[in-house]
Parts: sequence; structure tokens; C-alpha cells
Amino acid sequence: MDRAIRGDTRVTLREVAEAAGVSRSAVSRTFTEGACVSARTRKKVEKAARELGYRPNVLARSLTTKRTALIGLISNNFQNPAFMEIFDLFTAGLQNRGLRPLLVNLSDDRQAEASLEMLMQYSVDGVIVASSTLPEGFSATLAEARLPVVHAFGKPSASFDVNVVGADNVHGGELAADLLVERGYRSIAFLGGPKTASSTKDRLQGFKRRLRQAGLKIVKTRYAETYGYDAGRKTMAALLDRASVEAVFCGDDILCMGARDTCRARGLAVPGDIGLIGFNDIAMAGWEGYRLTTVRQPIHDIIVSAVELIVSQVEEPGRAAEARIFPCRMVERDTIRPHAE
Amino acid sequence: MDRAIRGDTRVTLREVAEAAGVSRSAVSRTFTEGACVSARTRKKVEKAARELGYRPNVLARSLTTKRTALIGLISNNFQNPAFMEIFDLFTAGLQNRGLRPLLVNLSDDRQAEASLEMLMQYSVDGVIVASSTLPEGFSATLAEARLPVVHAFGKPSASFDVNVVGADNVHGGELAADLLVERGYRSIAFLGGPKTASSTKDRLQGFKRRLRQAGLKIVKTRYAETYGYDAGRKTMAALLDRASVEAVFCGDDILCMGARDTCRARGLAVPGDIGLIGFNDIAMAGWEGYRLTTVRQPIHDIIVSAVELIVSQVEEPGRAAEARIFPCRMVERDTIRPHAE
DNA sequence: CCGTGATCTGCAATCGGTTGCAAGGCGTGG
DNA sequence: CCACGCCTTGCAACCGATTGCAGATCACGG
Repeated sequence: MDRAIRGDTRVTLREVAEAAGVSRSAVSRTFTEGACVSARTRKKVEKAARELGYRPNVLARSLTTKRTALIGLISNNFQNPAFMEIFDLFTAGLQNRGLRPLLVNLSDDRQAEASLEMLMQYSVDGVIVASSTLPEGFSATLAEARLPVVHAFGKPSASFDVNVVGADNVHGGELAADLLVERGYRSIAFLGGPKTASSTKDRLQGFKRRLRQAGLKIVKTRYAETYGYDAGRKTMAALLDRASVEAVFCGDDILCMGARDTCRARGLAVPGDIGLIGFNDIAMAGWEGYRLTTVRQPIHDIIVSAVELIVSQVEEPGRAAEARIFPCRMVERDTIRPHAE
Repeated sequence: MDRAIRGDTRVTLREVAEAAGVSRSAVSRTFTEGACVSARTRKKVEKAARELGYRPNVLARSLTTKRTALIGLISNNFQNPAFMEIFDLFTAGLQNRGLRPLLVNLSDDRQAEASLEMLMQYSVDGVIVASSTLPEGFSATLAEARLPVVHAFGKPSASFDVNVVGADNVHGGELAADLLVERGYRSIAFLGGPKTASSTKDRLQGFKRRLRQAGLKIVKTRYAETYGYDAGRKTMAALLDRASVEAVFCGDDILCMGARDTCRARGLAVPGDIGLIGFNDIAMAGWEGYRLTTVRQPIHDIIVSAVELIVSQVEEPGRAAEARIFPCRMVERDTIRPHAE
């Protein structure tokens, strides 16, 4: 058990080969799946490897195999607690498949192209973008690079074909509208996430359409600058200052929690004075202090599907791009008034 | 601008060399800092590289340079929203230094050693462990491997020397005790995180010591099984069932929020009927629905320092291990009663 | 005892870069 | 005009692995 990490340099194939008295190829083959090695040499090699503490160098291997098992995981939502769960599921899912997430924090869209370049330099096998909008400049770089990409929580786009896995946000908006209509709310507002996000647009679209069908119009629409609690509070305050509304559909739970607290601070009862609907159903939405009625996005399904998709894209390059859209459903808690008796 | 990504294979050094009519070394040198190349060849090479869309392969390069710029980032706290901020800061900090975080989700301690092995196979330059306790089995593997490691949010240990950057948890516990004593609370409980976590132990230690100095004793101590909201709720419920207390010091904000909501659910006013103190001062602690009085851990400083430390460890291997401990401070909000007049 | 085919093994080239070393080009001063 | 030294450049070896190919080994039936 004298793992000879004597110098500071790692044990290599060559040393194992010498110790085992075989060629380097033999060693390589004992460590590659499905290569033919006799039981005798295999045993010798394994013994030597064990004694020396040999660990194959994946990066060197990747030079010839063209596979690194690295997957770029890009997101710009490091402020939104909803993404804690998302990261958890993504990393666990990738690891289970033997893949390694190389994390990119894209706080600034201008670094977007540079990040992709970086990931290509690291020869990632694929990229997962976890963000409602594809960062500016990705489309161009992506088209050029032959790189499997899955856009999670995105929306299918006609302009360029990239794999997308996401929720049916339009449908989610409709669910919200239906509930408000059913409960007899009349003057209704929309408090969205960043205006440019496709998710915001889609949610609004479904919401607006369904209200119109019920003969209603949105009284006021305001967008938060970021997906954050403070942004939710401010935007809600501004909204309340400019219009009197009975209910607000928020494009995100964090925003909704901010909105909820603006009500709290102003002494407005929820749902007595004002009704609120969130989006996502993050863990905190169920907390006693909030208990948001919210549109649930099937995060789990989306992520499992995204991982599956990137895997098949990597294994079968040139596969046609795919879009997978999952339905949302309404989770009712305590921020919308119950049925009138 | 005819970036010839014709086949599916990336452009290599050799092709650039041919296009530019120079040797491969020349190309390599124009892309390595501080190598001597004449302005003329440099220009030729850069032109060719641009036209072909050449991107050096960092992994191939790493074979000879022994540097990958990859840093393993290990954590097992993917449930705790507090870690969203931590990931944000770590990834941003590493990126700013030109390092790439390779993320490991260590939900299960048994994978700990395997994860380290994996990281070594990927030739990471260093490892940051973001967790209050070092996973079981790390010490052995670490000792064997010559791998720079920084344990963030950890506690210095006498048994094996590894770099640690963390908060002074003992001191944090003292702050909590001091505040409770000052406000005249007498029957006091402790609601800790997982019992094995060193952070829990330290916070309790400081807390207990200071209470004793004031002639008080902890009425009841209970530990949550995880750092989670539900765990906080349950543990608080169990605690209230078994003892009547005036104030509870919670070892973590998430636990404290759960505890807060158990009070809410039972109709106990905070701080009227019961006082609460949290730990960490995560963003949500300031939210209107909670407004926790809590011990602030200087997360930002800790992370900046951890990144700095890993960088210097990488650049100067064999450097002696270091421990950097930052002080905590009390952030007072609304869960502890004010001074008696 | 030998031919045959299947199974192992090692050689050497390759993956995409880096780098020590020596040769080549150049300008300059004697 | 030649010797000298400096700045560039290319050759070739190397980083740590994989893999096609050809030769070696082996068991086995004839």
C-alpha cells in the first residue's frame, strides 16, 4: 500500500507499464471498456496500478477520444433562489450520467460570446443554457460552432434551431387568467419579469388573451428589472401608486413575494384587499409567511429532459434540434380569494 | 471572414501554421504570453488564425504546462438558499481570476472520495470545498494527493492541515448570547443545524459559554437533521412541545425562518411571545415576512479570501496551510424584543 | 507434429499543443 | 569585408494517453 506519490508529479501510464512489465498499450487497454486483454496481464496491470496509485488522465485521453464528458452549464440567474433547486437537479442529473458540469456565471450578457469561446477551448461535449432568454450573440456563435446545445427554460424559436426544453408559459398565463376570472376579479394587473425575457412575454400573452376572452382588460402592466425580491417590492409599489387593482399576476414567485411584502408593508390584506398569483412554485412559495397561489412549472421534468437531450445530442451529433414543452398547473394556496358562496 | 469550419473537426495549430506559412512553434508562440515572435510573423499568424477561426485547445496545452485553470467546487448544500449567493460569488470570483469552476454536487458523503478522484483525473489545479464540515474520507485522500485545497466555511483543525477560510462561529454564538442576556431573556433554547457540523458545535459553544457567564443555562437543545425550512419547522415544533422558552437561538437562518413559521402557525407572536435569533443574514432574512434578527457571517469576505487563497496555493505549491477567520456581527431586526425602557 | 484461426501484445503514429536547442538571418562595429 | 552577438525561427522531443496494424502466442483439431 505504498502509493508512491513521491515527487510531486502524478503517476503515468508509462510507469505502470514498466512496473507491470508490459507495454503502455496493455495498460491503456486494461483501463478502456471492451478492449481485449488477457486475464493474466490485466491482473498484473491492476496490481501495479493499485500499488502506484495510478489514475488515468482524462484530459490526455480526451485528445484522442474527442470526448471530455464536460458539459458547460451557463446561467445568469444566480440571484434567484429558484435556481438553487435547478442547479441541484442539473448537477445531480449530469453526474449520474457521468458528466461534469463546468459552471459559467453569466451575470453580464456582454461576456456571452466570450464564455462560449471559453467553453469551446475546454472542449466541452455540450452546453446547457439555463435561462429564459438566450443571451445576445449566442445565436451567431452557436451556428458557427458544431456544439450540442440545449436551452433549458427557453422558448422554441423559429429563427435558428437549437434544442429547447421548457414550460408552456403561454398556457401558464392562461391558467392564471382563468383562476382570476373564476374568482370574480375585475381590475387586474400584470407584474412581469424583465421585459425582454421570452418567458415574460409568453406568460403575458396567454394571460392577456384569456382575459380578453372573458371580456376583461389588463388595467396596468409593469416590468421588474431583475428577478429579485427588491425588484418585486419596488415594482409592486409603483404599480399600486398608479392604479387601483384587485389582483396582480406576477411573472415569478420571487417578484410575487416582493409584491406580497409591499402589501404587507402598506397594510393591505392578501387576499382580502388584493389577490396575488406567482409563477414557478419554488419551495419558498409554500412557506407559512407567504403561501402563494402560483403556477407550477415542472422544473424536475424539464431538467431531466434537458439532461437526456444533451446526452443524446452528444452521442448522435447532427441530430435534428428538438423542442420539448411541458404543461404547467395551478397550485392554490392563500393569496387568491376562495370561491364566493 | 470565411471561417472554414467545413468538416466537423476543429481548426488546429498545424492548419494555421500551414495557412500562415510558418512552423507550428511560431503559431504556438504567438499565442503564448511573453514568447518572442517578430511582429511580421505574429501578424501573419494572427491573420491566418482569424480567417480559420482558430481557438487553441486548452486541454492539450495543459498536458505540457501542467495547468488547467480548472478549480473543483464541491458542496453538499444545494438545498440551502444561502448557497445561491455563495455560488454566485464563487463563480464570479473564480472567473475574474481566469479560473473555471468544475462543480461537484456532493449530496451523499459516500461519494466524497470518488469525487476527489474524479477531480484529480480532470487535473484540476485546486479544490474549494464549500461546506461547514469536510466530508468524511477527505482527510485521507487529501493527504495523499498533492492538491491545493481550501475549505470555505470550515473550521481550522489540528489533526490535519488544510487551508480554511471561515467565520468565527464561537464568537457568533457569543454575540447571540449577549443580546439575549441584555434583553432580559431568561429561559433560552438552542436550535442547531446538523449535530455533526463543526459550525453548529462552535456556535453552541460560544453561546453556552456566554450564557453561563451571565448565570444562565440553556433550557433545551435540539438539532435539525438538515439545513432546511421544513427541518426548522419540525424541530421548532418539537422543541416547543417539550419546553416553554422565551427565546431560541437558531444555528441557521433557514432553520430560523422555519421556526418563525412554526410560531406563526401556532399563533405565537414574535417577538412578543417568543424571541428568535438566526445565523448568516441571508438575503431572505431581511424580507418583510420575517425580518430576522440574526448573526451576520461575512460571506463576501470569506469567499474573496478563499479564492485569493486557492490562487496563491496554486501558484506557490507547498505553501504552508493557512487559516483565515472573520468576525461576525449582529444584525438587529424584529425578532428580538427591544430594550426595556 | 503441423496448419489454422482466434486471441493477445507491442510498435509506432497520432491527438493538439509546448519548449529546449541549435541553426539561420540580421545589423553593427572594428 | 569579416567577425560578433542578438533576435527569430524551425526541428524534434515530449506531455499522457489511444488505436490500427502486424506479428506473436496459444489451443486445438486433423
